[in-house]
Amino acid sequence: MGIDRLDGRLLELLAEEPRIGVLEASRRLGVARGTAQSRLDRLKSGGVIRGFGPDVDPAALGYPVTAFATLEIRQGQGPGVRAHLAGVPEVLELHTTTGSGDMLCRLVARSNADLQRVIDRVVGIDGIVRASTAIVMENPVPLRIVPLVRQAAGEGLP
Amino acid sequence: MGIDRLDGRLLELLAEEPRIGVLEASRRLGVARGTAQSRLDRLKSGGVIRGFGPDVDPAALGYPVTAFATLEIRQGQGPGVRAHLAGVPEVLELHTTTGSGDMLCRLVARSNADLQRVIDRVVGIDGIVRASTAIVMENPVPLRIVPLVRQAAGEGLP
DNA sequence: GTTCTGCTGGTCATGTTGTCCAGTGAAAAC
DNA sequence: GTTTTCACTGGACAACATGACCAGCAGAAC
Repeated sequence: MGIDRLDGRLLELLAEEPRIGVLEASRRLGVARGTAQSRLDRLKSGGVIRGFGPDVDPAALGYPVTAFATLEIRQGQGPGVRAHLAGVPEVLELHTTTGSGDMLCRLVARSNADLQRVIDRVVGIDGIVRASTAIVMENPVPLRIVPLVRQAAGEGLP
Repeated sequence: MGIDRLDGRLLELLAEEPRIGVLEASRRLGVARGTAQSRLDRLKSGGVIRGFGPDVDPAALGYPVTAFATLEIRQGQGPGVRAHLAGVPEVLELHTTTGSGDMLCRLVARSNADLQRVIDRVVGIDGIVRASTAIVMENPVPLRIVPLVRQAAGEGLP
């Protein structure tokens, strides 16, 4: 579904100050509350907004180390590996990607030493042929959506 | 900061049904509202909960293609490249990683064809020596936090 | 010209929030 | 062993936000 400038501004507002709620958002956007309400409903039912889950910081939970692991999978072992990785709490995210049947996963750990334990657990299944890990040092651009929303909303400008 | 089982269950509840609010959460947890309130305040001020931003689906915005690009950076060009990538809306996330001064970024695009445009824009700066891209096909484990929360909360069990 | 569609500005009952408070129990400090 | 400290309970309160309405109005589409 496409979004217009009003949707875009609403999303920006909610992204920057999630606490404000529909009423305050409508005030800031200069529209009636019903309008903001129906726009928000449309964004939710249209799947643009999946939800308002809490944004949890793994570092504050005691897992300050993040890493990305690229996994090479043996032919046909994909499903087993997926299930295995889904069972590891430190695997925050898993993608299958183009290339030689590869997967990319995001890991966290309590320390660099602990990362070894996590990796051992990750690769502790037969289907994985090879794993290469890159430890994250800095995160100059944390996961963000506003610039994309702005671009999506501003296409078809006058 | 550490979290105990009550914090953990509170986080789980909020992660699974963000709409419920403090009052309903306290009811389900079987504790007084004040308790849930103060736990939530502590989690927020302790940085465990960064916020409650809307979870926006890039696909629903018209960007169904996700890719990860590994970038090799020329010595000393890091800051310039960071700034360049921060200016590209389709770059949702950027990490600097161990390895030969590399970076890893998450990209989205309108189509596989459009991805070419995005990549051209990403690598359209001098500091990048080489880029290799992996297109995401499936996402068996979407970004998740509950299993980790459960583990963090359950350490020191009786 | 008529029909749609979306926005406005308004109402209403209901539920939630933030912020208090005094009382209680249990663990920690002395 | 006694005192202090702390977190939780259960209750209260005013202020506010929410979801659900509605009639009226404007511009766009037909």
